Amino acid sequence: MKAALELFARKGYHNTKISDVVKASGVSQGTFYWYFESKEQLAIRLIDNGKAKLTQVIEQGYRKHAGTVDDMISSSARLLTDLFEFGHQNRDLMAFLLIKGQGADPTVREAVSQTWISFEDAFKKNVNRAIELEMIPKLADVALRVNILVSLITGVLTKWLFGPMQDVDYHSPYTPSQIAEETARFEFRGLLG
Amino acid sequence: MKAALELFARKGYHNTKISDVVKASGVSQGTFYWYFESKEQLAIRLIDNGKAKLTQVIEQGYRKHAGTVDDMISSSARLLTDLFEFGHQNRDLMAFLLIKGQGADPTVREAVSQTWISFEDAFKKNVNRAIELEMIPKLADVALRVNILVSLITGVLTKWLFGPMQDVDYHSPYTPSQIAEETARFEFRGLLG
Amino acid sequence: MKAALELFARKGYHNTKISDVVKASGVSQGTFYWYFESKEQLAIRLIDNGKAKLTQVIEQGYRKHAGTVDDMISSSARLLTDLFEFGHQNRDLMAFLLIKGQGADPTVREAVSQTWISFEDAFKKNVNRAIELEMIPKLADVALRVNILVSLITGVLTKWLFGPMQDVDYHSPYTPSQIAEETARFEFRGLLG
Amino acid sequence: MKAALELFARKGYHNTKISDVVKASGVSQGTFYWYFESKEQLAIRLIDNGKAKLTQVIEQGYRKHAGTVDDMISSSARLLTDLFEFGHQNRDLMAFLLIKGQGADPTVREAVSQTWISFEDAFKKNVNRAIELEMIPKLADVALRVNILVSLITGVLTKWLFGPMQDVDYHSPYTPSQIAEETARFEFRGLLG
DNA sequence: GATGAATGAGGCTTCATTCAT
DNA sequence: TATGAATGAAGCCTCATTCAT
Repeated sequence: MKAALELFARKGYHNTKISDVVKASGVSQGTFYWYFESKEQLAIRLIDNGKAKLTQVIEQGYRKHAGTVDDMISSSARLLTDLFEFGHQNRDLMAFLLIKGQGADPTVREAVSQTWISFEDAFKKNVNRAIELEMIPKLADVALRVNILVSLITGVLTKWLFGPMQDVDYHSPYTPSQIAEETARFEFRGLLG
Repeated sequence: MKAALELFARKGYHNTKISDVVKASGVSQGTFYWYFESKEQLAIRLIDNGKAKLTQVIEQGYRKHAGTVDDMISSSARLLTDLFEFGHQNRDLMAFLLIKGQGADPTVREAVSQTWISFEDAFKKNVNRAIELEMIPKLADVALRVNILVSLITGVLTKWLFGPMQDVDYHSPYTPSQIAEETARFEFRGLLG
Repeated sequence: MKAALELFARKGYHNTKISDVVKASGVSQGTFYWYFESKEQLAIRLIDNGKAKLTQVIEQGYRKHAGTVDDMISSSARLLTDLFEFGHQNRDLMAFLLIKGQGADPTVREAVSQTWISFEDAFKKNVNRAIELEMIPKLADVALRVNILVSLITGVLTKWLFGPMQDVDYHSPYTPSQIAEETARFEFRGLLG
Repeated sequence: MKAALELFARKGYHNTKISDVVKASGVSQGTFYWYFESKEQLAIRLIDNGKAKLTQVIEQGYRKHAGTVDDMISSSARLLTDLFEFGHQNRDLMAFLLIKGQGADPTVREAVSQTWISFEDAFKKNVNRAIELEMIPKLADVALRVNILVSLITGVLTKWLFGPMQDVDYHSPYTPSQIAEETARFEFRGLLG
């Protein structure tokens, strides 16, 4: 599993052969098919697994950090720090979800897309809750703002994790909290519009 | 090879067979290999072609719209409008560059990455010029800000063009100028941050 | 192994996986190989089993029904009725022996062929006995007549049991005795020829 | 094609590998897939081809031999002679249709069954025409009689062509016309009932 | 220049059989 | 005896590329 995810992340779905996966896992080709019904299902399990963990980060982050209006920016920054740290701990997963997944077959692509839809939904909940708590003002078009917000976040996350060359081994000079703070500034001001 | 680009955009690099390409182009398999030395080279030509046009948009936009400090936001918005409109006119190109390209082989992926590096460079020039002209204040870390800015822009562009399911046929309810203005608000305040 | 025979009958030898067989039998894969040394041997045991029962029908039928010349047709019809009833009670066996068995591997095919050779021998004995008893006249070429006779019987049996589409679940509109009588008419007149 | 049919006839569908077929045909594996979309389609083309030729024999035979009542038996015998000669000239086809075809996959099996349904239909037409011409009396149950008749004919054909061991290389001691005459005797008397 | 038939390496998957427990 | 995970040989098929015409 771990090995497979790393291969997908580095070489992409189509350039990862089942023979690569089993070699990296130290089992035989036949054994692979005892645990996974197909290459496609392997990818989907990997994705669904990751989706659960990723969504959890957003939701946990939210529950932990809800507070007064004054805490807003730092609260946002903390959530983003969590997210960026999660991304850093799960580079292979993020590389597959953010970059390589869309090169796969339709079923796999759909699973990737659904992951990001869940991600956006989780964020939308956060923003709506903040509005209810009057931490940020009522917005004319929440969906659009959240849309842009999530675009900003995934965009930054991708660049921070993988750099300009989309390299899985890239290491950004910025720490998670640095990038999170900087991003939160964009976010907060942008959200307040 | 419009047809090839469309196929790459819709089905991805590996799921596009050169037999599909020649069928869509109305030539024979043999003829294809007279014009292109390989599938890989076809993709790279397509990408390099697109890179030139894309960079031109940023540079033209910049030259056209530089002006007084007051014009800053609307100037930004106009550049983004140009960019979004270009993206809309060249959906297949953008789908390949933003989404599907990273699923291809290393050489092709590198060409895609280089495109976005050029894109970011062009933006960096714009921001530096704005600083020189004192349209925006000196920034502590231009590279980081521009990085985030470009992340924001490509993120929004992708979502606006292809929606949550990364669908080439998606059509956003927002016009280019609407989304550009909204994005510019994020951008400007973030940059000034 | 009722279950195995049913699978062989329905899906054929090669389309029956031993994993199917063990699933249908409620044992584990390993257990199967404790009882049977191979898939091939399973099939052969099934066939040999069936051969014994099938031959018995012919011989019993013969012994039971030998009688005076006047009884000849009805005696034949009774034997055929027995045979058709046996076939009906053992559809899976007959499907494997008559239809699916020849799609298997050489060793299995040979076992099937031997079954029908035994079958024909048993019939030949019947006819010779009838000649000895002067129930039917001396024939110029007993072997040929019996050959045709057996062809007729297996042909009718197959069609009656499995219909035009060779469907294991086919159910003929004719009763065993109806078809037996009709066949005996062909047989008797043909034999007397 | 020829080579493939021979392999199917001798080894059966599942024991004939595409690699065997291409070896026997002197082309590469890839070339096979230029001409046939799959192994299954190859078999089906072979079968449909054979069906056309086989049906033609019955229909030609019929047209050629229709005549007065007195010619009935010899007319039947001539048709059967044609059929047996055709079978002898096309042993591989007949082996696949009569014996090995039912060991294949469902789609292929269905094609085989359809062939014999066509065959029986062609015979039914012959019998009905003979009744119209008053060459044979009106029968109580034409379908049943024809059913038995066809069972008889395919049964004899199979045995004559391939012998007791279902061996493609078997050679019967009887000539086509000998076996045809003998069978016609069964047939005619049986039909007249 | 153009065609389309031919190639062959290599991928995914199946499944009878084995083996450690 | 019984289990079920593990194996690996081998099969079908794909597809980028080449080549004779």
